[in-house]
Amino acid sequence: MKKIRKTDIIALSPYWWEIPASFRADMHVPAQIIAEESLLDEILDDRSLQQLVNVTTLPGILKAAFVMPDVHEGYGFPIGGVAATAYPNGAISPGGIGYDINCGVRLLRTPSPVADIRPFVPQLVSELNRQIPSGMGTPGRFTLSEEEMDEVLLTGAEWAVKQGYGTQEDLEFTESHGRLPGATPAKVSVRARQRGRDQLGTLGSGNHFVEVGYVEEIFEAELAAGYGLFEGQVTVLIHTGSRGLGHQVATDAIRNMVEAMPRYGISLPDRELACVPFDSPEGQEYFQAMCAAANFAWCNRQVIAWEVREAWKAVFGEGAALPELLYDVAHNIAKVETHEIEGETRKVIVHRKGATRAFGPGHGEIPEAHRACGQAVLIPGSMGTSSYVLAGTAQSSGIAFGSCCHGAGRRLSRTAAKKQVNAPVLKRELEAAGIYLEASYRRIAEEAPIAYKDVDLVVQSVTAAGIVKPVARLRPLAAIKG
DNA sequence: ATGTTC
Repeated sequence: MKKIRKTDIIALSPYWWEIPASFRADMHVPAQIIAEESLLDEILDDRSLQQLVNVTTLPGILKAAFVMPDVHEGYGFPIGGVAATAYPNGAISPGGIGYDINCGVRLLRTPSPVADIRPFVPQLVSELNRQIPSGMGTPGRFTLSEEEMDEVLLTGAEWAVKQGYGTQEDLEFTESHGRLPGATPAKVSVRARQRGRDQLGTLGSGNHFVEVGYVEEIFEAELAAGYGLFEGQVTVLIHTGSRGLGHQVATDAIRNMVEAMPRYGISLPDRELACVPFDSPEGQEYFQAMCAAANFAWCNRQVIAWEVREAWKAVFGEGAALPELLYDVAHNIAKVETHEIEGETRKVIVHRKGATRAFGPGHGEIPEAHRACGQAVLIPGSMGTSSYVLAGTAQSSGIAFGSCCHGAGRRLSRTAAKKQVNAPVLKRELEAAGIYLEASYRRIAEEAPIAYKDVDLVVQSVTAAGIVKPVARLRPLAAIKG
């Protein structure tokens, strides 16, 4: 496969780059990169742009294949990638969504200033750890019956609210109200359902976490006020997805599509890009199962938000003011959306893998209370570094189908990070800086700040590209990890 | 990411 060099890339702006469709004969559209130049140089070192060029060969791909500044290698598609295909018969590819279907981020805001909470941080961490099951194979607080699982897969976060694990307001401030209408529970395999039956309300492992932090700096006062944020305010960030259930849905679909692809005459440069036409039986089977797995993930984050509130009550008393939901946004998902392409309004299938939605002001899918601001975009930093709240702009739809980056983005493999990091020392350093961690030394090494790109530079890139406006920066106080 | 090689 042809290696990509800097000289193959055209600068469209200081933060926007293109590999033209003429680069390789099988490209249907150009490949574009949103990144500040030093990040682009880092990106050139791994296979992520090779993978991006491969994505441009998908049947029915429109406009361009995109990556965000936090891009790194993934399964088939790069993580940090966005691709839209023509509705209804363009490709749907599980590799463009990822194994952790509807991995995403939920931000809660408290009414409390940091000075009121700081003395209670150690107690809060241990209570969060008690309430929120984490790690591989750790079961949650309930085992779903077949009927309950059907309802969770069909109704998502609504199920949790109906059971008392949240409020109507929580649904209002969740992307798609925590329920994708395309879900068909019967399309989720027996094995996937078995893996998920005791996983609701669990965090998982890897880079998944619950973090307590506070608003360190406000960038746009009006937008911050629109989201109910103020300087010094304590926040809680939840990052997790659909656990073993979503992983099994992806595994089932990839196996099925590898087998079905030749029947549709599709051949691609990488078998990890396995895809079928969206409107084919195999495409619909996957899409309906993916929507159901996405609903499971929204229900999971809803139950975890309830667990956070339980921890809050245990520490601050039954009558304490509880964290409220600011927003919940997916960053591993495919959705049917309407976008303007070359002056034409078209329905498209948008794949976002390690990329969040970032719709601009006035869009009907943004909660009414936020509509004038644009959609809240949540960017978790790496462990011990800042996270950001951003707002989608009016231009975002015209760039990468209304999408933005999803985090700092890994720059070292887990193995490389473990070799370079002394976890006990790092833990002490973070504690000295006022950041408490409840995680194994192994996890601390794998998720060390050095293993990630500079989140400030990543956020600067998407801001300068005009996709988002900066709203606030959050500083961590404590995190629990699986 | 993941019953971390069904």
